[in-house]
Amino acid sequence: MQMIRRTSNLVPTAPHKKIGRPRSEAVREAILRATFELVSARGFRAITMDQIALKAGVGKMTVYRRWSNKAALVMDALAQLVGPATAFPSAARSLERLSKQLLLQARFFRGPYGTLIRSLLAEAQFDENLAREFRERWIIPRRAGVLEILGHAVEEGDLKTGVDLEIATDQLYGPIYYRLLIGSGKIDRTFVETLLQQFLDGHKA
Amino acid sequence: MQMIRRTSNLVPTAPHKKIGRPRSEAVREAILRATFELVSARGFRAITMDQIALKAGVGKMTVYRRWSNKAALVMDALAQLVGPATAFPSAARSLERLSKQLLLQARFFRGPYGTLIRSLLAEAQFDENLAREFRERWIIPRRAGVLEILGHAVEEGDLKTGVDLEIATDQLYGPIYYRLLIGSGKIDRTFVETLLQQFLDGHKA
Amino acid sequence: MQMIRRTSNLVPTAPHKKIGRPRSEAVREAILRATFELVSARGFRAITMDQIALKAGVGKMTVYRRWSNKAALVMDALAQLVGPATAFPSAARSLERLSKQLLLQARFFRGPYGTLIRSLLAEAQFDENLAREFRERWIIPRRAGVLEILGHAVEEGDLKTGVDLEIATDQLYGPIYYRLLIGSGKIDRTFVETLLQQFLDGHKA
Amino acid sequence: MQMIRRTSNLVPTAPHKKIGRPRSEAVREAILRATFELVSARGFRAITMDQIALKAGVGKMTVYRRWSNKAALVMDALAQLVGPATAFPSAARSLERLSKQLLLQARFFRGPYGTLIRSLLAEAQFDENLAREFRERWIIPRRAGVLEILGHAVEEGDLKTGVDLEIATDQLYGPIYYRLLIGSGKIDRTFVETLLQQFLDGHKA
DNA sequence: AACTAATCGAGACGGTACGTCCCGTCTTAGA
DNA sequence: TCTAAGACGGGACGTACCGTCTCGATTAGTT
Repeated sequence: MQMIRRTSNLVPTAPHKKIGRPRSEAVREAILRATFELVSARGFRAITMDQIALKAGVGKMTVYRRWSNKAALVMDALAQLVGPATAFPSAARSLERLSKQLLLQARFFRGPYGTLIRSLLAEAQFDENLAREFRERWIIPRRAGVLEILGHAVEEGDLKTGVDLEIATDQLYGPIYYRLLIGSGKIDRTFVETLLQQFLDGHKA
Repeated sequence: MQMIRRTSNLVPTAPHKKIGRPRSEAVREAILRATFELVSARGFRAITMDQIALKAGVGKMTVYRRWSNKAALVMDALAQLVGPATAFPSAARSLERLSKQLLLQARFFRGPYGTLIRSLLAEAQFDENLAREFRERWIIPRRAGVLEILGHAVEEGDLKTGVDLEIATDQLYGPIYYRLLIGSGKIDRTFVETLLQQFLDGHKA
Repeated sequence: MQMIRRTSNLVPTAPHKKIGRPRSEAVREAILRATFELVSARGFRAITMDQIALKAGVGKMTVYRRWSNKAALVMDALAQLVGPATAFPSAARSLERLSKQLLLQARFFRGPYGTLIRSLLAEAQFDENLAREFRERWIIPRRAGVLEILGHAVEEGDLKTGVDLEIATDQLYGPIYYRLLIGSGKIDRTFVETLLQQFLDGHKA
Repeated sequence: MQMIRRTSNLVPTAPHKKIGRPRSEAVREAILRATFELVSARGFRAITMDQIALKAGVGKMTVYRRWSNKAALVMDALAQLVGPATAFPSAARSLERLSKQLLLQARFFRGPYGTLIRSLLAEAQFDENLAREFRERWIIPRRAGVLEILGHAVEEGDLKTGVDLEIATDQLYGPIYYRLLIGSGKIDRTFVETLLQQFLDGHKA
């Protein structure tokens, strides 16, 4: 299955009449926007492809020409609309960046994006292709950021050496996803700060 | 399905009382067993209620009379067949019990039970009732065990005071569930031991 | 299939305590009465065996012990409760008896009994056993009465000879059943009288 | 199912207009044909909607989109496939046409079409909508033909005046349907001819 | 009066068909 | 030539009712 078929706009040099993105790009965005709004409001299961096509003012074929199924579509909606907003913030010291980043992520999890992420992670349990996509396009980039920060923190002397940084990353992300999926507790500022504090207690240089 | 024959009650001490579970109990178990075998072997999505009913030698209505949907059924299969096997082991010191328990849990996650837990946790993202059931019947009892152990460890002087034990529990379970769902790494003995080690580094008295 | 199992009351000589019919006979009548009331009021299809058993205050097994299915039960309800009421009336001349009998039959067809007869005749199209029962216990006895009357009318000189009396009977009953089933016209006194008149026009001696 | 290919339109006179019924029409016919074959061969009750859909190579929804239940479907199969074949024949005199028509109808009743008509008339006893449909689309058109013939016969002087022609029609059709449903006798040529003869005896001018 | 055997109501059971839903593909008419 | 609209094959769903079977309680007849 070709999971995500990115539109291949082949005529960038001569946009015949309209200026700006070609129509197909506008259609793509309309679909992604409709998807995001419907899914974040009413949930992944409750939304059908027909509803998405209807809301986007598009035929179902037009949707399936671009995404092979609902999960792939929601995956793109997440990556395109939400992804950029979780870019890693900057700060003087690495640990400060880490804190900012976790708090940012937590804020997203509380909002409508949380619904998308939960849906995708859930659906991925039944769909190996989606699981791979989700890992590669969502999980790994964010883990990479944290791993890098942790590495810098070691170099900066804020974190002791000898720590397994992969597992350290699990220790930071794991509890947040756990709460997202299980709902065993809020994902608020206090939680993230305490979590980070208790994490650092054991790893500070 | 082999029914229990009540006619050959050989227990001499209570002759006037029928022994052997009533038929309805045997039916229930047959359904749970069929569910567990099918779902752990081929996955939640791939299995239909008809297949379960067929394998259990039971009409579909008999299944629906007891469970309102597939998720509720699998939830019960987990609680009934798997739950008892993850009872908390005993050991001299609390930290030793904690280690044993996490390793035991990890071993289960690697086996066929992992499939059930992933399926249920995934399905729970779309079904609020199931989510509640899963929390109350699976998550909370196990968290309670860990919380208790951590409390004892503090009393025993193996863990420093002032730690938020709820969040500490998240720090222990979170990364394991995270790997279960995301598949970002194995859930083997090394992982659990390192995880526990890095956790304790920050909390030892 | 043993279609209709008539209860075989084997102790007519010594009803030990209660006077009158034994209980099993009372149960039988309660079931027949419940059947008649429900079916004539709401129709054959709309009524389930559970409803009949409930209304009769009886377990379903008790119904099935006596009748093999709903059609057999309704057949008995017809024969037992309605049959006697359509006995052939007496009159001086045969043609007068014929007229009275047809008018009587028509009156029954208009009432709640009509629903039972329609239901049974309809169900008989799908159930060969019921079809046979219906013919033998309902149709043929009434045809026999008409045939006999027609025979007497010939002897009495009111009907000419050389008429195929079987087909003559079809000519009398056919149009009435036709209207019952098709609803193409009322089955009132005028209809029956005109029908009989136009029939006799061709057959009078 | 062999679909009609619209691409090889070879008719030169109307090149811009697509020829060949649209797919939806072909589907409709495939379903009606499958229905007719199955029901006339094995009976109304024995056939399920799944079997019809399977034989027609069609999803069940496609059947239900066009017909609300099995009875409506069989009704259409009768009207579409069988109806035209019972058109009124021509003859010099009206009474001759009447005879021919009744014999034709009788022949149909003996064949596979008889099963459909019996099934529908039976089912109509439980379904008011079907009853109306059956009357309006099957019964009334054929009655109208007979009524017209009888009227002409009166004009031609072959039938006496003063006869209630509606009831006369009942007298002709009634006995035939009666035998069809009750099976009290064959519906052969002799029966129809005798029936007609005994009918005319009373109504000839 | 106590015991046994039969019978009952209640309703669970295996099974079959129903009619609905949504997926992902295919067709059609019109722009 | 492309698209919206939506029909289509497929397959699972959850429901209804059939006719059978189980169960504990009640009754009937016997000891």
